[in-house]
Amino acid sequence: MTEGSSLDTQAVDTRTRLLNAAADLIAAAPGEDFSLRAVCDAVGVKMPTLYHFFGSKQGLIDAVIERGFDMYLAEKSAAEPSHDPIQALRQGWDAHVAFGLENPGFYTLMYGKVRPGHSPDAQSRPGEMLRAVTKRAEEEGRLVVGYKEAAAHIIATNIGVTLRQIILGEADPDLSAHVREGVLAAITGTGPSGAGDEADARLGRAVIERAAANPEILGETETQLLIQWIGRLGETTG
Amino acid sequence: MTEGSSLDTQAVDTRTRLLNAAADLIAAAPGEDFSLRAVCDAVGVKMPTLYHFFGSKQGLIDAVIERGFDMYLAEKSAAEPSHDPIQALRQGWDAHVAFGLENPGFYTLMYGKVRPGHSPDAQSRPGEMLRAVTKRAEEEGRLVVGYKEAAAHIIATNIGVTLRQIILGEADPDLSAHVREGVLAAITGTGPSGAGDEADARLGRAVIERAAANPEILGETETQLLIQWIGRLGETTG
DNA sequence: GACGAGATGTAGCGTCGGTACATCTCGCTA
DNA sequence: TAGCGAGATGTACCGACGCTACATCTCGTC
Repeated sequence: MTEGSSLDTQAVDTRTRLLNAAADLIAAAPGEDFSLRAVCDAVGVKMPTLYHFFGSKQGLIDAVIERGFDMYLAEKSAAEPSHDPIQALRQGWDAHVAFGLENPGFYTLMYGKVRPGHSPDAQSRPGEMLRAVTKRAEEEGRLVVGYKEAAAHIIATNIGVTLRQIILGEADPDLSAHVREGVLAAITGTGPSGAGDEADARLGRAVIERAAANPEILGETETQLLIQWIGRLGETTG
Repeated sequence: MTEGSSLDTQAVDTRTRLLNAAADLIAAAPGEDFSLRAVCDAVGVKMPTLYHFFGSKQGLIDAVIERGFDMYLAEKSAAEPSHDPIQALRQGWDAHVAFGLENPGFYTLMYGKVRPGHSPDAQSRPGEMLRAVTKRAEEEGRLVVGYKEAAAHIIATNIGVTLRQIILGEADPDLSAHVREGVLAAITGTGPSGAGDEADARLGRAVIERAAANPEILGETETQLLIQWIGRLGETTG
């Protein structure tokens, strides 16, 4: 592979350049339509060439969307996910919002397009990744709803929060974080975090009492460790 | 009012018929674009007439959106709201989703259009109505967040859930209700209700969530162990 | 009965997405 | 090495689009 066949290189090149040009135009005017002729002009090629590679405008858009999801998943898998599934959901949420705010053009194509009954196929990829995480959470007994329901809950709200910020044209980290914690609380059955540290401390005491009353469940030393750890969790609360 | 002036009647008539035709076309193909010529043909009029009344395609769309919000608010104010503000929020949420599912064409124009930095002016009307309700809730001491934050939280998630159902092409009442209650719990600070063993199990979950969200307090391995142990405590509960 | 303003039609502009068809450029094979 | 075939690209065009300059028509008004 010192050179690569000139034919292939050229072919891929033109296609890629068209894709890049389309992506640039979309990124330059998020939410607006773009002209195929503008794409062709940017590459210095005529329309039949574009149609040769992409078949239709929708074909080009689909390719751009595919690339958008590639970028998204690349960013996402760059940071390795937490072992803890709920924490992983937290990271996934923030990564989703961040990607949307950084690439509103791509994002609105990927998630903002309203064509009832048909959402981009590529959406299924991150969707399945999400369901894999919620399934893990379910297997660890962290959910109070089915993992599919949890994933649907997360997707709807995560997209809603992201689109809202794009439409309003301003990032609102507090809104995102607040909704995120509300969602996680809803699917894990925990009360809203930050609602009351005292309440949480009391919850810890209930666990301690149960463990202390039944030391045979965990064993003596483990029970003591557990009590100790919960104490430390409580201390660093405020 | 036996006849009305022929001038006014005719003028309003043509304008209204154009508006109706546009609304019909939009409703017939939600999310799709529509042609001004099709609107004119449906009314039996030429394009300059349409431009005389609406100035531009966007002008016609804006008029349709305005009418959409009129329909929405009419439906909403038909059912008198509960005087309990939280219950009123619940009703408002369901009315919002119902309107979106019944009028996906209007709805996507009203809330699905992504043009960063500019959302339809008419959106401010229901937005202010919502803020009035959350403000009342705040005054009654029902909220754990500011009324504006609560309203923003509700808007983002309510739109998100509605658009999601429209895009997927299927109503999912459970999703809507679940998200709704999660949102209300988040802004009111109330935890999920429950009693008996389930409630106890949730106590453990609160500790788990705190530990998982702050793995640096105990360290990664200890956190995992803690989660595991609490799980075992829960299993032998009943 | 003439005037003026609003409503409507005629005809056309430039651009759009899309395509039939010819041409060009290669690698491959006889 | 000559020529074939397939992919890549250009030429020229189509119908439909949003939009508009301009003329015409229809009124109520004075």
